[in-house]
Amino acid sequence: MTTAHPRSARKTPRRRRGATHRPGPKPLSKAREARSAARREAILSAALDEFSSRGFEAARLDDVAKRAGVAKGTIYLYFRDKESLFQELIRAMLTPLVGTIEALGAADVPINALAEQLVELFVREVYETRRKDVIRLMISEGRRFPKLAEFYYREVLSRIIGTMRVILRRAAARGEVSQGLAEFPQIIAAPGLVAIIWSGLFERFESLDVRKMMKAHIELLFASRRAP
Amino acid sequence: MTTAHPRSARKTPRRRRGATHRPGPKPLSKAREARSAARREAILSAALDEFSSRGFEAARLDDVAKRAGVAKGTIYLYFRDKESLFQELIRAMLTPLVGTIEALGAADVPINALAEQLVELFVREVYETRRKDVIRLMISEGRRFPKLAEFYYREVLSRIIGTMRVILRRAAARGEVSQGLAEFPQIIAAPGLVAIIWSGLFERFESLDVRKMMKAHIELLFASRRAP
DNA sequence: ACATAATGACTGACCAGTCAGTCAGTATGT
DNA sequence: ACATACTGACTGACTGGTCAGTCATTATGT
Repeated sequence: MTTAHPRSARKTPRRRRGATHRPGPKPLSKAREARSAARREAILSAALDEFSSRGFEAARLDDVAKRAGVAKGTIYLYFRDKESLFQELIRAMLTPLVGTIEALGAADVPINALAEQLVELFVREVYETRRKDVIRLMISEGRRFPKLAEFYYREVLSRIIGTMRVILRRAAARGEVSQGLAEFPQIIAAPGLVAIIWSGLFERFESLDVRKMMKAHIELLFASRRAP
Repeated sequence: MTTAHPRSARKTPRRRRGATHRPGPKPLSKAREARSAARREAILSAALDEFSSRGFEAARLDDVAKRAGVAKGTIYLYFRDKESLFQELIRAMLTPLVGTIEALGAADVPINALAEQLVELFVREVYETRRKDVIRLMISEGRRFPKLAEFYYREVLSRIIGTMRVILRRAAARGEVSQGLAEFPQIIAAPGLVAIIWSGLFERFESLDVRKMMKAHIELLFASRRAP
């Protein structure tokens, strides 16, 4: 019989500190906690670099440790195992996006201005940051982490899509966009995703101006309602 | 443990392949060649399954062999190594697409009919076949195989994009679509790609009707020129 | 002094790739 | 027709290197 996971002889679940509650009468010193948080960050950052360039399976925890300026064992003080490190990484980077997007939907501005903001937000907060790599990782490896895919769908995607639907329906009611769009909000995001994939695979052969492409796309989509 | 001599202990009598009766009076080398080709196919097919479900690194050649009904050593008679197997797989599956797409560009039909054909082609020849998995693999793993990415760009993508540009410019000259589209043919394909990614990650939470989405998208794009 | 954090050498699973051995099918000799 | 030798496609046990995860030991902070 084969083992469930290759290369993992995990038996004893390890208790982590950090995220778990700290109710006791033992207040850790501020400096200590700050240092601890900094280490955690360093490990996550190093992990992102390694996972991004080699992929989840091929990335070596030894390298993550070296890059983070930490011994390998230290990683296990902060994360249960390799998989857990990977999942935490993606969670930590993508969770903040939701609030930002939802905030956009709250304001009731004309669709043109909103679209402009959306493109800016994507380029500035995703495409030009390491979040681009996180999304690439999600795309590449997500399939092998069903729990992560579920988290991402539930906590991030479905909420963004929901927000988009609200926005698009409102705009459709005003005649600013066609009804069809509200049914497939994915269409709005599609060029952004394509740009992320393109940049990873083909940038060196032919570069792609994301901002320009997204603007062109949105203009095409909205043009359908400009001549009532 | 029966290890009398190193590398010798043969125990199980070999069972030859099942249905290999030579019915005809022609035991020509034709049969051999056909058998050889069939084996190659079996290995490629098994490899696609394994690579698709576990990813390149995690896929075991032992499993590929088992699935193909072949011993591991046999794989090495047909392919140099694991990486080579992977690359051949992608090449073999995607190369035929180019001709089909280029043929579409040759005929000078109205853009509406052409768009319809394009969607049908994508759904029938990619989305509903194993080519979908191959493209998913290309997206997921391509970054770690620069040679493969280059091949794909040079032999597949750039030609498809070139064809699309010709088509779109022609349509733009007739006023059927806006100029902007010809600059970013990627936009046309974007929903298709998104659908492939979506199906792998989130299908189980929310299904997505590719055909409908692509048609909606194209309709939105073309609508911009319907009211001058 | 004590608790907690950090270290890194070590272990055992794991797997790509190898190669000595096997045998169905073919060719040659009588 | 029959026997004997030859061929090479195929096999799978084995090796060597890799790496996730462990834990006895050492360092650091209060």
